[in-house]
Amino acid sequence: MGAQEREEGAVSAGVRREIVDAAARVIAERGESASMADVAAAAGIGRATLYRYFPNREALLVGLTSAALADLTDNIAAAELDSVDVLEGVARLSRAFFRSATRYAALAHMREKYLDKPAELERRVLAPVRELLQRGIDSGELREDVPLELHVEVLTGLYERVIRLVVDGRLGAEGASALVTSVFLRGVGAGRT
Amino acid sequence: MGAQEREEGAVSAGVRREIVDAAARVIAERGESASMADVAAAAGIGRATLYRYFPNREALLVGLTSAALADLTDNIAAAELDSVDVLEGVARLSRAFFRSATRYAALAHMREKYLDKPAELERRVLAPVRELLQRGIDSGELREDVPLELHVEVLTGLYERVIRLVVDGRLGAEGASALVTSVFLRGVGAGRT
Amino acid sequence: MGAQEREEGAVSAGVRREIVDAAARVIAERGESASMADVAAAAGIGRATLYRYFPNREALLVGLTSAALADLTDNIAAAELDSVDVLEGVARLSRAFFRSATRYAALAHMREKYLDKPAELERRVLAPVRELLQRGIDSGELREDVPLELHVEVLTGLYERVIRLVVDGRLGAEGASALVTSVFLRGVGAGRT
Amino acid sequence: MGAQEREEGAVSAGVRREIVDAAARVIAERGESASMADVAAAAGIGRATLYRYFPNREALLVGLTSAALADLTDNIAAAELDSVDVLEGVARLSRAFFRSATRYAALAHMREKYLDKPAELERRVLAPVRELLQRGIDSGELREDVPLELHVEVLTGLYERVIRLVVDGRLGAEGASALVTSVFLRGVGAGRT
DNA sequence: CATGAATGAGGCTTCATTCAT
DNA sequence: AATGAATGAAGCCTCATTCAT
Repeated sequence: MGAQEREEGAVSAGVRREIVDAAARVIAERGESASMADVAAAAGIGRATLYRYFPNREALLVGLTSAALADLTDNIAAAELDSVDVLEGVARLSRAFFRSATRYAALAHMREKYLDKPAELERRVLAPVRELLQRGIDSGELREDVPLELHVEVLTGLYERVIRLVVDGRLGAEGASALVTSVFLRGVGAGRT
Repeated sequence: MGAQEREEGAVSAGVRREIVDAAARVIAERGESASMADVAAAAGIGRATLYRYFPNREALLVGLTSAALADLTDNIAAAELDSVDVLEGVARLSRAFFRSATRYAALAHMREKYLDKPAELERRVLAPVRELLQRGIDSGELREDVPLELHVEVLTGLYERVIRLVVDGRLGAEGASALVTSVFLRGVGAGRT
Repeated sequence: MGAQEREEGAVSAGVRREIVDAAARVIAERGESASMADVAAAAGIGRATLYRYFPNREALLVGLTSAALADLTDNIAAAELDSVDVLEGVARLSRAFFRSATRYAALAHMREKYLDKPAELERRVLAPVRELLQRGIDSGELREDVPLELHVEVLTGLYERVIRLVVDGRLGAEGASALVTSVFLRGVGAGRT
Repeated sequence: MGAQEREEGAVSAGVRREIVDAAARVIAERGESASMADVAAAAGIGRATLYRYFPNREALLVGLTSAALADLTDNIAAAELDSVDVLEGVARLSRAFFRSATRYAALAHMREKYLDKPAELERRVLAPVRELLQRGIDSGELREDVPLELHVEVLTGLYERVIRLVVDGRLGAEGASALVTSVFLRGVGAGRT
């Protein structure tokens, strides 16, 4: 309201958040091919209004990706993975992922595309995860016959699928988190193999 | 259809198969939004020719889905799951899935859409899988604290993710199959929990 | 409209003038396709405010056209073309046109569209110009082998192009005016032909 | 028709030419803001078909610019300006411009934008023109009190305006060409000044 | 049968315009 | 009176699909 700040920028941060949430929902459900119209409708605004907040489709997806990543980053940081033992660490990590279920589901649909700063994902998400799992391998708590990289794939693969169940409402976030943690660590086998 | 197979959609079955393969490859890599042009190019034919084999996009995807399902169905039938114990059964099942990695990857990208006869999936794929896993639960070889439905989700979730590694050439089908089997049954935990 | 000028479109006449000037500048430079946002920005006001002064784009362009025409009309009237000989008359006419260079440039970009009252242009601009030139033809000071209408086209055509140089700052209004006058009357040829 | 030349390119050169002609007509009349739909309609084809020949609007305008430039270039080259005296040279130059009236009119509407290779315009059009006019100045056939650059502006300014008359059908190309040549060289003044 | 060419429908984006503060 | 926010219409472009050779 000073003297001159005409046009551009500002616009309510609340609406922006609503749009990102709507986009997350829509993309989580219908996949990356969801249209701008779908998102606008889900956010309860007109298509043209959507463009006031995000100048184009890519900007929206970048924004969504970035918000999802921020969530994940925050949750993981708050989990203080390196202050606990590996098993507890995996449990916390799972809760971190399932806490932003819808956004992560959307993120998964978009693969690596739209990453604003790919290094962020690497540094704040993958690195902590790898560190945790590597620690487990080194300590003998995790299998050493499975390469670290596959540990990561398996774990995030489980997240990806089970999060779909959460988004569909078939499972609660807590239950889902516990399930993945448990299955990841013990498998579904009951006894020897 | 003796010598003169006229009537609708006869056309060379060989080309048809090539098209389906091309579609599977393209969809497995670029997702369901791959265009008819992409598929035609991958199959080495013109767009218009593609339409001689599949009258529209949906028909192609139904055809692909159906081919993938047929593969899966055949592989699972050949695995004779009910003639072996549960642990061996899971191993065979995994091999069955990874044997048609690319097609299954495409199938996964398309979710339930395009299922010609949903009952087929239910009867020839899911039913045997459930039967196998239920048998495991009943016999105490699989965890009874995880509902059957989640067993299925976890297992196919692992297939879905790891198959991506196979399609990307980062893992061989055999190794991938063994990995999933082992992780599914034992998890990645090394000791008790 | 004494002290309390209410009724439609009163609003500050000063701002209105600024807007028209801004529009003239923008249209002279970027052509008729300049957007309302461009004009608002150039006028240093918000888009919505612009609409308080001109209810729609056409109204703005009509306003601009009309202002440009008014300028031209005034300048031409002040030139008292019929009180001087033809050669001096052409010189005065040129100065009249170049005096509102930017507005005339904008006018040229818009062609005949947006003329509020086409008769005005005809009566107060074209008529005096034709009268002047016809007088020249009749007196033998201008070529009689070129139809009057083409005299007009050639002269205004020269104005249109050379005014662009003025708007771009490559030529001063006085110099430009002298150039066109001289070229119009003598051409660029140095000797007989 | 060899073995493989699928998609892209080729497409009838005749249609391409028709499109460029249609675009020239439409742009000459309605200005650069003419829509792709306008052009398609003028060419008697569907909008989507237009995109088979020109992948986007810019490509079309570049193509048109390039065609106009080619015309001009050819005509100027064929005029062999440097083999004749300056006065004849100007006459030939004018004919060269008016020979592709519509295309040049369109070119003028688009200003410098869309020039594929700006050097081409410089080297094959402006350079010969400047050379001719400079020769005239040096020989005393053209006025030396007007800078070369203004000679060029005046001449092309006359072309631009008078070509409009040709496009509108108010003047034939030959007459227009003679008019501009004559006015450029002698002005419209009949006697001394 | 195969294919180059043509097209309608639908998604993205901009812009003139309106609304509510 | 001024402005930030919201929107419908219209233009660009892609893609599934059809047609004619």
